[in-house]
Amino acid sequence: MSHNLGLDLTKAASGQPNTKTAPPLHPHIEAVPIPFDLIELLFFAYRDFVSDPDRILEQYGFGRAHHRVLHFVNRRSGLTIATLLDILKITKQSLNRVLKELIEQGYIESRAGESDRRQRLLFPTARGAQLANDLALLQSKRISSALEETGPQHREAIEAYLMALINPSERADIDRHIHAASNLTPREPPR
Amino acid sequence: MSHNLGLDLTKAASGQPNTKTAPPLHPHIEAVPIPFDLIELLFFAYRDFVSDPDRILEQYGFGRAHHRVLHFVNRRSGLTIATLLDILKITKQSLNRVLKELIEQGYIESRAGESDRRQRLLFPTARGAQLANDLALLQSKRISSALEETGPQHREAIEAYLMALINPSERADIDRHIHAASNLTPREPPR
DNA sequence: TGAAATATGTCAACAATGCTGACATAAAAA
DNA sequence: TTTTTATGTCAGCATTGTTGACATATTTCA
Repeated sequence: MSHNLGLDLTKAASGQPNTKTAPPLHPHIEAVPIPFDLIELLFFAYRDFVSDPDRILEQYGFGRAHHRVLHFVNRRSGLTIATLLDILKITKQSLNRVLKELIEQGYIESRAGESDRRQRLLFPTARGAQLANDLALLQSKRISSALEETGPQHREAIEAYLMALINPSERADIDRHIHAASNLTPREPPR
Repeated sequence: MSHNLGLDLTKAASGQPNTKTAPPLHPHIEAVPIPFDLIELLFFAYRDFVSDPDRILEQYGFGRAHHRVLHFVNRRSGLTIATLLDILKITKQSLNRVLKELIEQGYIESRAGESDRRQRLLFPTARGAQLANDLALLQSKRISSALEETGPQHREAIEAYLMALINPSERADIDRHIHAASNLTPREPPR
């Protein structure tokens, strides 16, 4: 992967006045075609995607971390702490900080597991489910409208692509939960 | 949008022992079909997508913020501080913290604008372009392989979808830069 | 020309959310 | 009974975002 095209321009880090007035050099050099468009689109899309809930969350004094926790507790009602940690890929200390607030403020309820009473099973309260749904609805609007714009027939391809971006070792779990209708009713019958 | 299905279960925030042993309630209630799969896939995909560069960056003592700055300086070589702020949507103080380090350590060079000397035009150094490219190559691998897996014929739809997720007011700018071959050569001729 | 606006730099303090390390408790498993 | 497991918690620290205030150089406008 030779770069610099034969030019040795490694005069960087001069520690000197970095505000001269002269033409630049050093464009980026590609040996292999890089899909910059897809890289950047994902960045921008995600940036705007999370910006919607942010506005609502601040009215509650919550941040993105609270949102993620509440979302997955709502979606995978009854999940354990360990499972949640695995989904979020953060430490239990980080999780606990926000989870504690969500519990204290009545958005999430924690109960000892029935088979294994060491476990804590997490459930959204009515209020928690309400907020989680409001937030999801907001994101839903952006996504649904994007899907309409793109052509709903491409939904499968889009899902396949996003899934293929995920680490292979995680795909099975995620796939199972995404396509599990059981998500819709934690332990009680539908209605 | 009535929820709670007629049940009034707003007994939350009891401030009491939150670790009883009883069955849960409060599943999430949907009035409108919400594309949970697409919501969560985007979360997981982005999570793994940014995890690759992270590993390399820490060897340099850099974080994600440095990555973003370096990436866009490399891609839009010669851009101004104001433009960069607009892309990243952060404050100039936040930007300055990481930009300063990148300049001091010789990854980015700053030069006064020729027409407007108040401006600072940012350029990658050879070393900066090198690192930016290494990181992009890493992300490229994940993306290209995902695209292969999905079927490259769906690339347009995927790009359209991601673009449609972006705030309408930003799309034109982004589109212009993504499809601008000028990105490949900041001010000097190609070779 | 002199005042006002603009582009940037910088200091200080603070908030959110990651992290590591250490240690405690209750319950299950060996 | 000892050990392991699942969780909780304290303390401290790093990164990266924020606001507010103020300084400097340069351009623009009246």
